[in-house]
Amino acid sequence: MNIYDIANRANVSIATVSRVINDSPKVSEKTRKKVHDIMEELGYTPNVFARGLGLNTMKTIGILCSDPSDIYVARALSYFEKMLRENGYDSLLCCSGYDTKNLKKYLNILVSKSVDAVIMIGSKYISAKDNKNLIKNTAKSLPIFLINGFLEGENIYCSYYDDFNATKKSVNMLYNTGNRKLLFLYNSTSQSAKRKLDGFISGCKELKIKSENYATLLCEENEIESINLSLKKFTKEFFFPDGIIASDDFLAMTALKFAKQNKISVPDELSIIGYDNSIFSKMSYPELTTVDSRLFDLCSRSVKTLLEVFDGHSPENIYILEPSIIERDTFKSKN
Amino acid sequence: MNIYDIANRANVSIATVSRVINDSPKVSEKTRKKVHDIMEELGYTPNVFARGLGLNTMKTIGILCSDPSDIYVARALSYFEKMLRENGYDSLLCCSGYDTKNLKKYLNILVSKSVDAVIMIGSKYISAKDNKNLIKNTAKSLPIFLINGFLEGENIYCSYYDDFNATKKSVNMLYNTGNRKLLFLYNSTSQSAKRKLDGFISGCKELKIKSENYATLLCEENEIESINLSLKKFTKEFFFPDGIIASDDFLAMTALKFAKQNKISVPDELSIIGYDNSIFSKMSYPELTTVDSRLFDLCSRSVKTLLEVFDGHSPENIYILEPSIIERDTFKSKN
DNA sequence: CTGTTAGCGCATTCAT
DNA sequence: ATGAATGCGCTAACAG
Repeated sequence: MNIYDIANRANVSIATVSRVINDSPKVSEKTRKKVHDIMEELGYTPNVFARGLGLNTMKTIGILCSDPSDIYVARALSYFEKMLRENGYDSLLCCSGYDTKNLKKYLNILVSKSVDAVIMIGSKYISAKDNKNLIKNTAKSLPIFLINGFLEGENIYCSYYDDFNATKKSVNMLYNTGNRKLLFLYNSTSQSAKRKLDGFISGCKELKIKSENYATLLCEENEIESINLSLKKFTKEFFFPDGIIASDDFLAMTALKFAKQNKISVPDELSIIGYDNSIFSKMSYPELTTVDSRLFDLCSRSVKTLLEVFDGHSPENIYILEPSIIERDTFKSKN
Repeated sequence: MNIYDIANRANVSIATVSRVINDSPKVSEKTRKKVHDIMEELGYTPNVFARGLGLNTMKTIGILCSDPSDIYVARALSYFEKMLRENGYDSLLCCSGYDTKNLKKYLNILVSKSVDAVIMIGSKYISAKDNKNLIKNTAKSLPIFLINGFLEGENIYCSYYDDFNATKKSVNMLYNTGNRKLLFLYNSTSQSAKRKLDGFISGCKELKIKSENYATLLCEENEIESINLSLKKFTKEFFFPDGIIASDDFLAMTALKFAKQNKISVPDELSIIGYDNSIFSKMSYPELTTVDSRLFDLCSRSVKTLLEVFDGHSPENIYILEPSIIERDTFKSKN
């Protein structure tokens, strides 16, 4: 069934039917109703391909992410799909996995599908220089939205948190309440992780903490056993911290588990601060003190920007959010 | 740039270019190379809309789910996207939220986008009778794959676990090791939850457990505080269980937290068995004994079936998996 | 092996 | 306010 069938039944031309479909004002109320009724009766749906062919858009946004089973990505995905659909856009999902070398391949897939824009969740992609140029080039053909990543360029829109400052705040909070041996736990070399790392080091330096009393530990394999092993090794070779700052709640929770296994009481002997205010932070016992990364705000702001771009406006390219610390039960003053 | 431009530059007809694009064998090696080189040089990508218009397919699968921020859904989504892409299919994501009344709306969206098939993650949709007919009707225009749900019908393919049996096994395991006061904790009235519920009750009855010594508790609001409150109320009004079987790991973990808050030692005084073998089960301390619902197997089997359907074969409509219990640390014999 | 041509279903101009 | 005609870019049937 196509537009011709409807036109025949309604004794009008396909142009009129098309006008009805697209809510054109140049149709008499009477004709509009007649056509509408027949479309309803026959259960007619316009063919998206034909429409796409003419308009060269299918109102679809490509969402590029590493892996939706990561809870941070999953949450962002959930927000985006919902908000985009509310505005008439579909979401085409494209998962690259954790290897950032294939960015070109996945970006090409999305471009070749003629999506109207690409939203990239996660800052890991941007690290390599090749990828930076790749993104800039791709942005020539469609707008690109970076979630939690920074890259300057025409038609590129970024939004991210001030992770540097947030982590620095955490350091201060721990130090000012008497914690003296600090460990920063992180799991990737993404932009975001780097900002946190820098914030941690900068915070420690500003407080003039001696270098033997703070340390950073990279746990690249994001698995509980492997993280446990790293912690075991670290505490044996260096020191047992009384304050841990983690780059996400999963790490924080794993650290908490490690502490329990070693009969270290949290928060009495060890304070832990997570990051993201994810579901993990509320499931754990004791509940995690954590940085609220305001993911919803980040996503909704990005969608707003996207709609503005489509409306022909020129919104700001960069948007930075200020996170705040949520105090729960894994933090306690040692004073 | 279109197929004509390439044809001109290569001094061939558009038909030949089309053949090259589609890897037709009826092209001489020489011509193929010439055309390929020119496409490469000009960075030509075929227009998906035009192709879709002719073939009436865009090699896209619609994935319908409640909410990708649910970890079970997220994991399934991750598996599907990956396997589908490996076979040349894109994934169009469509999230309905937890209200199953809007199924029609979301199914319509997917159908109107001319997806090649719909994969429905979760059995919640199927409960209402209206929805059953809706699905059967929709299956007239494209194949539908039900993940963890059962519905008989032409062009409908289901795969799910034998939750009934798995839960029964859990009951037996608890009873046979001396646990005498059993509680089943569940959070929805989905098909899957019902199968578990039935398995629990059937297990208790077969063991001739007195009715005052087993109970079921529905926690509809899937939030920690609300579950805690339900547990508090239940234990006050009825009994404190020494064995809890939960319909998913989140509930199990919440029960564990509740026990800790009440100074009940797990597994000494209370055994807990979760469901799904999710990341939660390994994050918790002690780690959860849980039913492995073999989600990966379920998903990969479904994709296999999907590909068979597209190949014109007629695979079985129903596939049932047998789950197994993974013993970890929240279960201990009381003998 | 290669070229010609007829659709695929819709939006859109240009008439009327 | 409505209709006729054209083009969007590609695939496939047919002809050579």
